Amino acid sequence: MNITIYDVAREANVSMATVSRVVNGNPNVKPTTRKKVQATIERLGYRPNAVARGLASKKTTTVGAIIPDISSIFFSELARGIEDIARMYKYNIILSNSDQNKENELKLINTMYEKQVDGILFMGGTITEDHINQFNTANVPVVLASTYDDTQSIAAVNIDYEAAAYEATKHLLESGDKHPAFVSGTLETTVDQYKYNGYKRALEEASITLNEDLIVKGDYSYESGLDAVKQLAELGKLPSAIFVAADEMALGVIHGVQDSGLKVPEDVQVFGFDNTRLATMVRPTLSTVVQPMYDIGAVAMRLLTKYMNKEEVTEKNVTLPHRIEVRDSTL
Amino acid sequence: MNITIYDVAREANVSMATVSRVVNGNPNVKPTTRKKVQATIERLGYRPNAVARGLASKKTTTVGAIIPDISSIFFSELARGIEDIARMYKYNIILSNSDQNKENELKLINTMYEKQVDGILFMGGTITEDHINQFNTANVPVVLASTYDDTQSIAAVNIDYEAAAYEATKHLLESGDKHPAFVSGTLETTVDQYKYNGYKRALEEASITLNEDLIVKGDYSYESGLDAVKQLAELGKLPSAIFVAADEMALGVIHGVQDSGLKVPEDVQVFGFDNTRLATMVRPTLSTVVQPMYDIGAVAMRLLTKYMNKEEVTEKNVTLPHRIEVRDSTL
DNA sequence: TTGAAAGCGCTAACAG
DNA sequence: CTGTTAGCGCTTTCAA
Repeated sequence: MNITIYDVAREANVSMATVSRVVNGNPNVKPTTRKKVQATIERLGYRPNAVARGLASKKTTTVGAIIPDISSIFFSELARGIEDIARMYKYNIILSNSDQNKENELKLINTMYEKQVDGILFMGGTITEDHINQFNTANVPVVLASTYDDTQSIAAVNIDYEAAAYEATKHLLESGDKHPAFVSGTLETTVDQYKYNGYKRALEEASITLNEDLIVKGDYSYESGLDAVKQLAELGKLPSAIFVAADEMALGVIHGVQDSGLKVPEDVQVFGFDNTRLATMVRPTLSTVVQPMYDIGAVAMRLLTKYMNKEEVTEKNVTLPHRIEVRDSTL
Repeated sequence: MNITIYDVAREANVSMATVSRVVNGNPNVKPTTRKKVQATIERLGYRPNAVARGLASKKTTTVGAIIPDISSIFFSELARGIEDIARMYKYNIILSNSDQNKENELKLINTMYEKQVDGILFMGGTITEDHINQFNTANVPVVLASTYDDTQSIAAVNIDYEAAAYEATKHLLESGDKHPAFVSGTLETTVDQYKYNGYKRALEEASITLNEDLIVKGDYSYESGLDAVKQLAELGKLPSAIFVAADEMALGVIHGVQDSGLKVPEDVQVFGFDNTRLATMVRPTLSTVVQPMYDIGAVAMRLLTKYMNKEEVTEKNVTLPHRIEVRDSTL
């Protein structure tokens, strides 16, 4: 049997209410009694039961984090930002992988609600009406991280993916390239679409007619970067510049190019996206879009705490700054 | 106000107990009543409150995972294994980063216990007596993953790090190398010590006198791999083979060697450890020790479920198989 | 500054 | 097969 608040109360000759007060730092306790209670808490090794507390107070100090894949170098960095800030505000994280599968996502949201989380941090591909409906089945704040809700009804923290992709493409264009290729993600997510739009805008602005052959779909993996190069090679000759929607995939592209006997950046320039740690773990080092993953997680969590505390939120949609980092994979 | 089991009972003209039974799949319910109850659950959108359930049943179906750093490519893979199996057994994971800081670890164990987790999955550097004492403040099963407890009192899932390091070193020796260097971790953790011991044993067995200058401490980061090469270069000439205690650090070593104008493996062979995805994301691809991170997490979680269900456990200390994967960074 | 008492929503005997 | 009834350990009025 565990020590309960009742045991402490009895041993300290006070009421449960008083023990509760000292445990929760309520100032309305005479210093003497506080001392006395603290001493017997210490002596008995009393540890408050958070579940009981949660039931009584309707607050669990736990937030749910739904993430596509924690083993991804991108999302694990985001998760770290989330957890650090959560800790700072005394929240714990229930972490679940969704694999960006809608059914999983919906189920996970439900599970989180059953567990009575005080808030949800959601990362995913696409926010559908079903998602929104599911979110609305409970009165719990939700913040999206690196994820868009087209209806703008849910708070979110992102960078401007369209602008970032535009700038990356433009950088390639300014180096004199005629028509950079684009290795995209699956294009099924909103973020993918934005990146694609940015790429297109840069080409349009330079009066370049889009060549669909130069757009290859990948799945963000290293392998798919390798594959993308093969696919582009089938056009007869590799394009002299390739913009890749994620760093890991970009490493695949770099190695694919090198494996085919060509040089980066002399023969083929490669531009990445995210600035994960991988970007400096390759030769030549990868020019890329700097996306502050950790900060996105941290800011999203901070925003969520504001909602959970019912603080006033001035900015529901936060756009964090990004920038271009030029390294050795481009001219 | 939320729908409670009481509301469902009233609307369905049954008792709370019956509703509880159908929610929990208890077979002692007449099919007709079950249907009726299920219908009104559906109609009212009733969602069981896991916190109340946890208080009443003393089971939360939640396990705590204490991990050094979720943003590490190694641990995030482990975490994925943990979560997948947890999901399979209907458990949720509370995930916290410890940064391998003892004080954090002890505090986190306490927090997990406050939250009434049904079990703990612990990953860390060193298990001290304080850890064991802390674990013993609650009657909750604990399993270590990729972490050793020298007293063998806690269940654990590992590979044989000593043997793995021995084999890796031996492989280098058999390629004709006189005295491979060793880039270790901080040597403060038990796993580090085992790797070191394996390295030493291979040298001893080959009657090679250990040269302390050829042992460089790193911190498992890419940067520290780069640094290690610099440090070794100060000896006048780089050794012709380097065994590195982790893949990410090994990439640093490879690039350090290449940046200095030498070739891998012709001038310097490099051997890694872990077989993270990074091993194939470098040129030349990295020869390394295959450690099944995902499986370690998965098996550890599975083991924990056995303890939580009070199933009989035959093997308290699980050693998963490892192997050597020879790629292009060695001759 | 303190205590009494009523729940929070559910499970788990126990009785029928 | 179903209902009654205690709690689970804590917070939170409300009174004193």
